[in-house]
Amino acid sequence: MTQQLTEQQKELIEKIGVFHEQNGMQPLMGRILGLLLVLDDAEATFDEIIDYLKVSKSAVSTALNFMQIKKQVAYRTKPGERKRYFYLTIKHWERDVEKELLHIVEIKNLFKDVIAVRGDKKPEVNQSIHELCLFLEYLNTRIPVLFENFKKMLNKPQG
Amino acid sequence: MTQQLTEQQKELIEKIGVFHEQNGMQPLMGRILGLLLVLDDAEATFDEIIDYLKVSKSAVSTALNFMQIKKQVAYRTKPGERKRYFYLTIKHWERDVEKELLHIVEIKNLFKDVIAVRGDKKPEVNQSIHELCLFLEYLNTRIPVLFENFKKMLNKPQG
DNA sequence: AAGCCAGTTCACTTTTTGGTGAACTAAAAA
DNA sequence: TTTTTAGTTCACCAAAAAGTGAACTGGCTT
Repeated sequence: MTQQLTEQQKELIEKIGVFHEQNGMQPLMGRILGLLLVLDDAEATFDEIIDYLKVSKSAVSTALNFMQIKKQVAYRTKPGERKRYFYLTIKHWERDVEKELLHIVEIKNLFKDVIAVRGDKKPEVNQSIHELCLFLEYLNTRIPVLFENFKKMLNKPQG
Repeated sequence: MTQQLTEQQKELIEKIGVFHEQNGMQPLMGRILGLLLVLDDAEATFDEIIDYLKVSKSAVSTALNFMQIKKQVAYRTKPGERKRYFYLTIKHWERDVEKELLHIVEIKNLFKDVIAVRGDKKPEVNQSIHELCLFLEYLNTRIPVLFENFKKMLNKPQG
C-alpha cells in the first residue's frame, strides 16, 4: 500500500491540477504534475500514481506517454527493479518558461496576415494591429536578454 | 443579405479561430475575434455575425456577452439605429498582452505553496523550483519596463 | 516453456462542452 | 396599444473529451 497524502498535499495537487486544466491541459495530466511536485521524493511509479490519484491504468499510461513526448516528464529505473520512476523535468524550467513567452509572440504571424488582408477603411485599427506586431517583435528580441540578465543578477546579487 | 467573405478572409478567420481554440478559448469566440479582425470596417452587428459565421442567435449572444465581460469586445450604436455594432477593443492591446505576461507569472504562488509543503529529501528539486520562483519574480518586475522601453524605442527609432 | 511484471491498447461508457431552436423580454416604432 | 426589432434565456441535443476495464504484449524469472 502506497503512503497516504496529507490533506495539504491533496489540496495543492488539486489547485495545481485546476490551474493547468484552465490552461488547456487535460485534467489528469495537471494532477500528475501536481503529484510529482508535491511528493517528497519528487518521483512516483506507475502504480503509485494510480494509487494516489485513484485513476485507471490506461488513463495514467496515456497521460504519461503524452507528457513524455512533451518533455514534461521523464523516468529512470533503479538497479535491479523493472518499474519506472517518473519525475518532472523541472530542472529545465527555463526551456518551459521560454516556450510560454515565445507562445505569446507566436500570434504575430496571424496579425501580419490580418494586416495583409485588411483594407484601409479603418486606419486606427490597422495602426493598432501594426503597433501590436511591433511590440511582439520587440518582445521576441528581449526574451533571451531576460534570461541572461536574470542569471547575471543571480551571480552578483543587488547588482 | 450580408456581403460575402473572400476565401482569404474565411481561411484567416479559421486560422485565428483554431489558434485561440488551442489556447482554451471557445470555438465560436475565436472565430468572432477572427471575423472582427478581418472585416474591413472592423465591426459587425449581431445578425451579421450570425450570417457570416452560420451560427445561432443564442450562440452569438452567449459568446458576445462573455467577450464583453472579458473586455475583448465592445459595441457602439449608430444614431437612429437600434442595433449594436460590435468591435474588438484592439486599441487596448497593451493591457491584453500584459495580462498574458502576468498570467505566466501567476503560477509562482502555487510553486511557493509547493516549496512550503515539500520536505528536503530532494534539494536539487527544491532548488530548481526556488530558482523558477526567483525568475518569475524577476520577470514580474520587468514587464512594465518592457512596455516603457518599447514606447521609448517607438519615439526615437534606432535608439 | 510457463508465469509474472509493468505497462499498452482499444472498444466502450461517462462527462463535459458547444451549440440549437423556440419561447420570452424590453425598448422603440407604428 | 399593437407590432417590430434586437437580443436573451433555457430546455434540449450532438459531438468531443476524458476515463474505464479487459484483453494483450514483450521482456524477465523460474
